[in-house]
Amino acid sequence: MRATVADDLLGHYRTTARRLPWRAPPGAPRQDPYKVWLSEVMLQQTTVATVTPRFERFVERWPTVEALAAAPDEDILQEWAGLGYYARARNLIACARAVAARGGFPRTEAELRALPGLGLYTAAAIAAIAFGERAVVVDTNVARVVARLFALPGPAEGIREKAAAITPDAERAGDFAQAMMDLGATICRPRAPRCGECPVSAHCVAFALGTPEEFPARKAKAARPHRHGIAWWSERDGALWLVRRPPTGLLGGMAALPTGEWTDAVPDEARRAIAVVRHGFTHFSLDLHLVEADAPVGDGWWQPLERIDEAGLPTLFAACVAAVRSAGGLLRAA
DNA sequence: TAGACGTGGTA
DNA sequence: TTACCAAGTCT
Repeated sequence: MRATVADDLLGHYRTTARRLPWRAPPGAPRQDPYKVWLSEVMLQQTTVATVTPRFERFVERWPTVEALAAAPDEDILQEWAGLGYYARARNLIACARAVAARGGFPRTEAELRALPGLGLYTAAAIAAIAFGERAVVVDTNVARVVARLFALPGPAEGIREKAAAITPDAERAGDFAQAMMDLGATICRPRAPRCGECPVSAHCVAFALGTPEEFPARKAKAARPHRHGIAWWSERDGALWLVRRPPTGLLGGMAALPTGEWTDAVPDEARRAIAVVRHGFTHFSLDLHLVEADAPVGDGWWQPLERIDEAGLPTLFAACVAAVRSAGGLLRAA
């Protein structure tokens, strides 16, 4: 009988290095659902290199979901600062408390899917990897591998159905998911795939066609506008005035400098800027003009500048502090 | 359903 | 420097 995609892929996977160092080896007993959940949420749209040290710090500080659920919001948001997509951190808090309240993680994909921050991908990944369910795990890696294996024009048509068709039994579903993602990240890459090293090239229609890179079709990206904004710099006795941003929206719930609206035109106050920070978001780029304020703006607190790293500033505002520092401005007591 | 939602690394 | 991309989710 002809070997399946899963047979060939898992045969290869047992002999190669895994990308997630904290995961148990193939065929190992079930993994800690807390660690699978935490790392999968962190890995949403975020690279393994970025996540690895952050994941280790989180687990060290909060070894169980009960410990995380008991932590103050601000501590968790501070630990998340710099990781981006802060709705994940807000959902992480809500999810941890829901799980602790019900006495542990649910064990099925359907129940996991109902928890905050767990979408189609993450619920399936936890069900397969932590609980040995035959869940169909489709992330961007798997979608690309499947699109090439079956030469699907994509980006979406038929991917899930084909992924379901090649997903093996429950016993191997978790290893298969991780092997597919590792394959997509290291061999079946978006550009310049290494088909010569691919354990499933014999199954691959796109490889047979000689045009693997054509699959899946890319979709056009919307243009990214450029905006301007003011951030207020207020300093007193070696402390900087910070506020907490509204709970939803951009950088929601995070510590920040007080800001105004983002606008297309350069605001008048920008003429008094002591520094300008240029920052790129997913859907727009921003010039943030730092202006000294005579009095504190909004409800907030004085954060001692020697402990500014404890505030948990997102990268945008950490860059503001660095910009003023390098401009030799203010920061008299730092 | 398409846009909102961060950040850092690579080519 | 710009463009693309990363173990997606929510509305």
